Amino acid sequence: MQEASSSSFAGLGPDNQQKALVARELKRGRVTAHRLRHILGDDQILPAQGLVDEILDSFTRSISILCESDELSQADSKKPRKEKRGCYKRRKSSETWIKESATLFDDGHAWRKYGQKVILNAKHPRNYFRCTHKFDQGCRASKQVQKIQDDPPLYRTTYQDQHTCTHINAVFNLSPQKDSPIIWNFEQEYGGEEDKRVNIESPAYLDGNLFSPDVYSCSASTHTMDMDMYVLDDFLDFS
DNA sequence: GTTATTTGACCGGG
DNA sequence: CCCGGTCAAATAAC
Repeated sequence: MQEASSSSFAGLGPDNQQKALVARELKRGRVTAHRLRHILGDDQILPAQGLVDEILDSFTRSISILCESDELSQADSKKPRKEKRGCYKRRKSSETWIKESATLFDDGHAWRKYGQKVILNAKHPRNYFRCTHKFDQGCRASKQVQKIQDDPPLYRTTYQDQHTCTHINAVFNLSPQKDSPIIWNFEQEYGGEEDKRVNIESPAYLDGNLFSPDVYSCSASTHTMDMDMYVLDDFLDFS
């Protein structure tokens, strides 16, 4: 259900191949609408922004409807839906971009941590986050955060897929209690007794332009950019 | 009570 | 079979 990529249509009959084509076109429309949305900016003033949001929502809903019907027809055919833990479709390579920064920063989106892995030959574990609105709005955005250097500290955040959710509250910090302050707890397995969690109050909340536009011009590729505008001092205390 | 995080299990690509 | 990405039960936080 989470899978909207063409991979979920692989190996299906001609009927479903047509579905795959429709899905691909819908996704293309959604990506284009998303780019337009970011050209318009985050000011919440222009009526055009509301219209683009509606178009985005329409695309997202259409895609999920298409995928749901596909799932149902698959379930009907043969395979009993696996109910085992950890059963999932691995997403194909998708739009990905990397930010590196000396401090962890708040990008204005609501994230939910869903995993942490020790990575081979890496000193620090990788942390996995998905958009809070993955299920209520079908937003496929996710990110991985990993400390890649100790002295001076350096963090690498790998983003995957654009947000298709509306996140006005996150950007303008209007949420009563849920999204702010954000608390992340990294590497607690190395920790001792003391609580290492630190609150972040993000200055980026007040900055509507959280990302430079060129970030959104990339497609199905990976590139890096510097992160020096969002500074949060003494974010974490690693020992 | 609800919602978020932790953490070992599980899956699948290489 | 190994590694890394994801799931989901248990647990913590609210």
